[in-house]
Amino acid sequence: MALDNRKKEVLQAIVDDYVATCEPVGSKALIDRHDFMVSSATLRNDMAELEQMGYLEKPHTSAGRIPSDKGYREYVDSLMKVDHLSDEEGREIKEKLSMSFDEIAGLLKAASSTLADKTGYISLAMTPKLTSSYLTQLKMLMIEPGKVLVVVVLSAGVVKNRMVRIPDFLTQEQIAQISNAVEQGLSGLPLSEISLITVATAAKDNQKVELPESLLNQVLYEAYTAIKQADNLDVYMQGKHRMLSLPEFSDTKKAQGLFDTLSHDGLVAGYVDEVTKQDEKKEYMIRIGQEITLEGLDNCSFITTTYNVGGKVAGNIGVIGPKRMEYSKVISQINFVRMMLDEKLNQP
Amino acid sequence: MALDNRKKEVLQAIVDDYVATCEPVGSKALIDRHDFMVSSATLRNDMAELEQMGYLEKPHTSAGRIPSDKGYREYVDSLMKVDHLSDEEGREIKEKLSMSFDEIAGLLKAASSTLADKTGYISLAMTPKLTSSYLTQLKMLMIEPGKVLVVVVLSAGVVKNRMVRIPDFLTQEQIAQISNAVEQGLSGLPLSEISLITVATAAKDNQKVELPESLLNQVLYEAYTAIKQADNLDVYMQGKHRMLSLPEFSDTKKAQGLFDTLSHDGLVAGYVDEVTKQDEKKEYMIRIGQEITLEGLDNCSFITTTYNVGGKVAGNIGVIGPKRMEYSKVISQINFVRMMLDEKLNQP
DNA sequence: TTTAGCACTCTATTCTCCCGAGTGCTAAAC
DNA sequence: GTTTAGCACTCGGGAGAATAGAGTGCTAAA
Repeated sequence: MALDNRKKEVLQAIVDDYVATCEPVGSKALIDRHDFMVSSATLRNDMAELEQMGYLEKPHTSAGRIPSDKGYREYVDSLMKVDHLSDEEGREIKEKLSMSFDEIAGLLKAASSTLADKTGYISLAMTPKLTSSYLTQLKMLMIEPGKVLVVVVLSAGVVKNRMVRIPDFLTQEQIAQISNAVEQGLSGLPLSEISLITVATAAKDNQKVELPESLLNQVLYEAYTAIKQADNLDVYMQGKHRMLSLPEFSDTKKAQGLFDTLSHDGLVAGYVDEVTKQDEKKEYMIRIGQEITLEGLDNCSFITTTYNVGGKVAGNIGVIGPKRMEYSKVISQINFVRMMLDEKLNQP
Repeated sequence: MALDNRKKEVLQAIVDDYVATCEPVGSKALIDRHDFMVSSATLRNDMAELEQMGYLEKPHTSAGRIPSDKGYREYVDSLMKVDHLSDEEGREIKEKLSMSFDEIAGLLKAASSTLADKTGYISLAMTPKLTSSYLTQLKMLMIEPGKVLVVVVLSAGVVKNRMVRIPDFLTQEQIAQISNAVEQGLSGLPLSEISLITVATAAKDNQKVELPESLLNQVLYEAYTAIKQADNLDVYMQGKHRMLSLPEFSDTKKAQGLFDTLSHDGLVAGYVDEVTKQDEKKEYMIRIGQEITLEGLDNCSFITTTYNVGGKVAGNIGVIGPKRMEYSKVISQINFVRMMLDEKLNQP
């Protein structure tokens, strides 16, 4: 049984109203706020049918209706009109992002804070998935005798440093030679193919200075762990505190469940990854309420999208808010931020 | 009127009980849980006096007493015994910190997460105050034509990178020469004395390649902003979500006020700075309830301490918890973490 | 100075009652 | 067949009222 036109309008109106007020919507209120050319009784019949079909639910007998997960799903899939961002808002976002520098971490931080501010919900930004990226540079800078800073630059534009200790009689020149050798041998190689052995081979093939084997190995080991560590995903999340002012989280237990889960970056990152795989090729991914397999997020909706670096490697940005979210607004915002990121990260 | 011995014991017992239960403590309960050799009526008299002196307060007439800010203050200043960390716990903390590398950002992140885990409250770790630190290294690495990574290393061990754009016909060699020139000219100079002018002079004095003035200036400007940006304070804060499970924050409004303030890193950092100045030379600083001038923290206590880098530059770590905090435990934990940081940051 | 005894106070809980918004159903109207 | 008016019914939530119980402060005696 398909939805006829009026039922669609009714569902849409109920979602809109509920999003605005967070109160169950009754047939009377619906008539008052919208220009349906029928009576409340007719709407009641429609609402009863919508409920039977699973699009609406009742908190209790004598309350109005609220959208079910399925109702929201129908809404985002075919009812809502994604509006364009106002020029004003676009300009503001642009401005906030352009203040940030081009290093990817800084950009993501800025993107996350912009999204949190603009949507009023929780924002998320993750560094690109690095499995398919490769090493472009490896530098070792002697900070003081015995202390070396390893700077790893990956093709995705990710930069990581790690301070390591080495025997303190090694000179800057020796260190530089080793790192140059490793860089030459490894640059262009996918991270997944870099192992302690490839590092060692690279060094020994390209190296000119003579160093005792064990000493060399020690330095190489540090270089290797630095490279491996650059593989870690960074997750930027902001705006959590704003959820507390929403009525759906006025019960501390609910907020606690949400925050507990969100405090585990890895869980969230993993979930985003999963969703991205499922909805490959979509412009944006939406998960609503129970569809989200993370604990404590069953009152939330999760919108994510993918940005690209160099046309290949991709990371995600997203927004977590209440199910009762201003979907079309958030979608247009998140899309705009993604466009800006793509632009900045793929500048010639 | 000074506190006689029994009154001290009573106050101490009340703080202990209240910390444990978060329920107002009555004379009967006090007798039950502690070995006072007097009757409840006697304690009632003592409690009435303690209240008059401002150490205790009553939520309402027929409830027990809870410690006032002044009561907690007396408790931490002279009543509580700071217990030593168990070997077990010390070992655990050591282990968590030793897994982290030696770069200061990583260490602080680890310190903050350790403190949050161990105390169960909110932890805080801030990078060293950099005004008195100086530049030790400046490297510019060409990532691709037109894109250069500027790595700034400061004496406090702080490392920052910034990606900048330059005209894309400049070569790695030219860039390296410029950055070497700047580094030579500026290393050892306090950050506060570095300006666009000193950068330019340094470059021109030490530089060997010839470059058109305007081109050179463009590169120098980027180097300068990268150096200046390294000056930013980083704040690591963890464990906020745990506060929601405490009865004092079961009211969402309270939690909201707290989180709103904590979401402004700068505010918190500024306050820590202020407290540190006030209590200079103390091993740790405590601020209780209304003593804290940050909005929304009037139900909290704030314990901070100072770690050192190179005997001079100092940063802070701290814990924010409910007034009803296990002071002695937290103090011993925070002190231990500080010791570990000092040790790691000042290793020869 | 301490203690026992007791009247008093105040909160938190529970129960009941009642209002009103909203529903579903029926029967009539279109 | 669809829409509408009318009406009885349901249920949550708020307002009192009653009650229990923990704790106090005071008085008078030890």
